[in-house]
Amino acid sequence: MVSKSEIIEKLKGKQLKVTPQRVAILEACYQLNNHPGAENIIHFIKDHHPHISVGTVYKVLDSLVENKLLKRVKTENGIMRYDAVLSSHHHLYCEETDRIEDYVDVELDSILNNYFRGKKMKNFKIKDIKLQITGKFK
Amino acid sequence: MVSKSEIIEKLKGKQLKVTPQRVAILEACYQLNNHPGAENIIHFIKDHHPHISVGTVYKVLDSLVENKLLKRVKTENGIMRYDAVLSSHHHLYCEETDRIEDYVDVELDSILNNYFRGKKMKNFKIKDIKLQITGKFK
DNA sequence: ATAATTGCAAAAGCTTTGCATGGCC
DNA sequence: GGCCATGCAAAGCTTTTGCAATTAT
Repeated sequence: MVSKSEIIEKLKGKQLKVTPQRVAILEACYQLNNHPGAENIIHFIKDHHPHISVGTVYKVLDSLVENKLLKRVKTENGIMRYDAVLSSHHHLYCEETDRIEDYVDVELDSILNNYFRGKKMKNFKIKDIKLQITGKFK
Repeated sequence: MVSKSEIIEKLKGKQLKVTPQRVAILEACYQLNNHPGAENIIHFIKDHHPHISVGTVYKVLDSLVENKLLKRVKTENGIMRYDAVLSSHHHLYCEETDRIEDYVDVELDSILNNYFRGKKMKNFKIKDIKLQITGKFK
C-alpha cells in the first residue's frame, strides 16, 4: 500500500510538478496490480477525476517512465502496460489471457547473478535480467 | 539457412496451402534475423513480390503464429515483431534502440530447468521460460 | 512571473476487417 | 469445383501531437 503522500514525495524527488493528474495516475498504477494499460488507468481514475483527458494520461505515463517512477511491461499484442513495482522481479504471463503476475524469487535472483557475474559477454553490457515465464494459471 | 523447399515442407506439415505469399513471408522471417516487424517484412518482400498486400501480410503472420511456425516477440513499444527461431533461446534487448538479438546458452537452460523442476508453483503451470536481458550492445 | 502541464481534438501509426476476386488442392 | 487465401480499401484501436488555456512553483 502506497499512500498519497508517498506518491507526492516520489514526484517531488524527481523534480516533477505535483499535479492532481499525476498523483491520480501514479496512484492508479499502484492500486491496479495487474500491470494496467492506459485504458485501465483511465477507467479507474474516472470515478474520482471525471474530466481527465486521454492525451494527458499518455503524456504523464511517458514522463513517469522517463523519470523511472514506472516501467513498461513487454507484451506481444501491441498494447502498452505499466508496472509500478520497481524492485527486481519477474513476470508470469498467462498464455490464454492477458493476465500478468509478478514473480519474486530471491534465490533465483542470486543464482542468476552468480551465473552472469562469471559469464563475460563480449558485445553486450547487461543492465537487467528478467524472466518471462509463460504458462497457465490454475 | 533455410531453403525454400524446407519452407514449403513446413507449410505442408501444418496443412496450410502453399501460396507464394506465405512462402515469401516465412522466408523473409528466416532471413531478416533481427526479429522483424510487419513493416520490415513488407519492405524485404517488395523486391521479389511487388504486389503483396499489407492486409495479407498481417493475415499470414497471424496464421503462421497460430500454426506455430512463428512466435511473437514481446516488446514494449506497441509494435509486433516475429521470431522464426522456434528452439529455446533468450533475447538481448538494447535499451536504446529496437535491436533484439538471440541469446543461446545451454548451460543456463539446464540451470533453470533444474531450478524449476524442484520448485512447485501452486497456481501456475509453466510452459516456457525465457530471459529478457536488457542492456547495451558495445 | 514563468515555465511546465493540461485538455481537446485532430492526426498518426499499426493492425484488423469485409467482401469480391483469384488461386491452390 | 470447392474452398481457402489474397487484394484492396475502409475502419478500428491505441497512441501521439499541436496549441491555447490553465496551473504549480
